[in-house]
Amino acid sequence: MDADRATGVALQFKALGDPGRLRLLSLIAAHESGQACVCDLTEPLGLSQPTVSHHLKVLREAGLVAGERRGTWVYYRLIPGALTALAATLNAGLSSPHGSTVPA
Amino acid sequence: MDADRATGVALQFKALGDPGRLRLLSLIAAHESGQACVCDLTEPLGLSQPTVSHHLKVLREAGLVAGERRGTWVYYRLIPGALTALAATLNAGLSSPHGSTVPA
DNA sequence: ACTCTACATCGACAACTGTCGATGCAGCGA
DNA sequence: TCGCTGCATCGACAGTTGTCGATGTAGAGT
Repeated sequence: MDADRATGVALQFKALGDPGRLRLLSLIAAHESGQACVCDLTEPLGLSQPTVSHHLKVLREAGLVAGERRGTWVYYRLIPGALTALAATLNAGLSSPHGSTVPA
Repeated sequence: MDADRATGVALQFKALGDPGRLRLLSLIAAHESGQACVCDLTEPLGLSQPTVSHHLKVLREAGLVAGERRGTWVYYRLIPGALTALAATLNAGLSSPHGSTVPA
């Protein structure tokens, strides 16, 4: 794995390297229809709303989630291939890329 | 995913969240017989020896690599199921564990 | 015993990160 | 227009992280 690709992939793993963000992803994935607004996520995490918003920004910039405004609420959902692409990288022994890794 | 498990998994992902450590794992995996001593890793990474040693320690404490002293050298190798276990967690949508995640 | 090499640890430092309260902004309803 | 709610951003702060040079430690060879 070359340095450039390592930097991009590391950015995504770093986004996964926080318990709050992992639970955030887990909560979104477990939600019905695969999306959740921020107000659904703040309480079960036990973190303040600004902190949750910050974590969601990190996940967004890593290309792991996407948010869509619908009225007053912003609904977040997982980006389909992102997690499985990372999983494929792990299973490949961190060698070479197969396709795009949806960096950001 | 509960908070305890999130903390453990996050620790492993955090270990993967650095370009140097990713390249380190990649270099070890690519080495013949799957092991490499530190002196083989320092130069291709472009980092100082203490820094490489520090990164290896992080990877060790995350349960991703193991080092074995053989004479003057210390040979590092990937821990067999560690990366694939993480990959399985990603593919499961970060929901529930299947087996042990080999935390540390 | 001495020295050399390979690796780990220490001490220090700048940079980054997670967290929160306060504030700003956008959309909705009265 | 006014106020309310949901979310993002700001400013600040403590804690963590990546990095290096200097130093310590362990094994091998002379």
